[in-house]
Amino acid sequence: MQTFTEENYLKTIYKLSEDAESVTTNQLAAVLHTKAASVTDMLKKLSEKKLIDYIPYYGVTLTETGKRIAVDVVRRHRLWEYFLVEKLNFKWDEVHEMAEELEHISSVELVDRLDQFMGHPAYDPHGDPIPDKHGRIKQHEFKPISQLSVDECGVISGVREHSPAFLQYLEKLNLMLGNQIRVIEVLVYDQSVVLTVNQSENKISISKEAAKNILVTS
Amino acid sequence: MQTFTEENYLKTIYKLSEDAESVTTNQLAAVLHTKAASVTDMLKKLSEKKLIDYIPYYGVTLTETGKRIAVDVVRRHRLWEYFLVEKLNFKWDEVHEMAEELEHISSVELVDRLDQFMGHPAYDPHGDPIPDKHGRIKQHEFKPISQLSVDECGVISGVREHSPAFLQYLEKLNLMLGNQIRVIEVLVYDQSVVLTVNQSENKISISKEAAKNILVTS
DNA sequence: TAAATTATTTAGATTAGTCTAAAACTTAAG
DNA sequence: CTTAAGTTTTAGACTAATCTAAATAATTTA
Ligand SMILES: [Mn+2]
Ligand SMILES: [Mn+2]
Ligand SMILES: [Mn+2]
Ligand SMILES: [Mn+2]
Repeated sequence: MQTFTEENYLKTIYKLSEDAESVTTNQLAAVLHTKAASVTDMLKKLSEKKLIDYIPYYGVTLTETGKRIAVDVVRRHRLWEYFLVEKLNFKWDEVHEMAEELEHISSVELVDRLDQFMGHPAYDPHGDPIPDKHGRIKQHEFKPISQLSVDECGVISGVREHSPAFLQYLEKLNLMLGNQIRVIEVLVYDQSVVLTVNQSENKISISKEAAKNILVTS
Repeated sequence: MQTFTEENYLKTIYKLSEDAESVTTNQLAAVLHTKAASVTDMLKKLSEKKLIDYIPYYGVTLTETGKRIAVDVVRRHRLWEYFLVEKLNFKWDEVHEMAEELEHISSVELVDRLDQFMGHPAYDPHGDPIPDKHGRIKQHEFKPISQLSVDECGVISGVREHSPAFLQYLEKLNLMLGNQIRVIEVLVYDQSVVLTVNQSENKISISKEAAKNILVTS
């Protein structure tokens, strides 16, 4: 059994591991809004419990056990987000903080029933895959809009940035999950992208940064 | 903002206050599965925060602020229990422990939406009233079966004991909420009660203790 | 009403998680 | 290869919640 805090560390190590081989103390301190010294203490503890492999000064990776726990936390987080949006009608920019609390509710049976109640959803409101009860994850082949060429189309299927501000911005531009976009032009000087949504004539322009953070499938 | 632990103390003081004017240190220690010394420490802290009126050696009562917080915790507990039974199809003896965790999820908006999603239920799966968002509580005029005379009828509307064992026992005898019972006989030597359920010819017998813990309305 | 019993509080420790400041280590530059 | 800069760990302290044992207050009993 893990504490609330241990689960948050494991989840964060898991997410940071997607970008890099191993995760550093400072990275964790930044994401978890804590100090490097506190992180070191926790890493020792998680290492004692065999949930991570920790080499002082060199970083940390999850053990199989640690990874399984992390994936379960992610599963709960995403299932609750789906619930909040689909059943309680919250908007996609409103659910993250609530899910940060709900993900630590421990009952396995509760999560399974919730999953069943909602018909075993495969993706959360931000397009992130929901691991199944065995920890298996279905991986999309996502591509950021920034990698599309002119005239290429794609269906918006995920986001790389989850801040309410960014999500609200997307909503305002009608860049919501499931909508089809077509790249009209990529400006040379700043790589901003001009595109249309759902065959509309209305052209919208988004920055290179935004284009990197919107994921499409073809 | 209160911690998980503070909320549990306030809720317990609130519940124990229904039976007695003021609540003692040992009562709290027993219900919260902790030691009297720990209770004293927490009472000092809650008193500092003006959530309780605490007279050392003489006991404790809730302030208006403390009571409001306690009622909100109770509201969340009962709403989640209702959700678990009505939406996720748990049985009434399975939901208490999960609700003990869920009741501490802090979002007010979440609870209000949940309430709305379920159509503002008035009673939880055990017949206990669910306070509304303003802290108002609709009070039944309940009566234990032990107070009925021979031939009197009543509709089962609540229970005074919430242990899974007791709830499962009631289920086995078909003594569920909403069912009508009629008292056939009260045995003189041990005050056990013989009764019928929903006009059935089948007579069942329950102990005096059980009869005290089943509440009916007429 | 004095003694015995019971209830409650105080004293002093412990554990989880956190912090600041200082020391130790790694890496990058010159 | 040595120094400077940046990163990480260690040392020591703090808070919240808990505990055991001892002291004290309240209540019951004789
Ligand atoms: Mn989220
Ligand atoms: Mn999400
Ligand atoms: Mn309950
Ligand atoms: Mn209940």
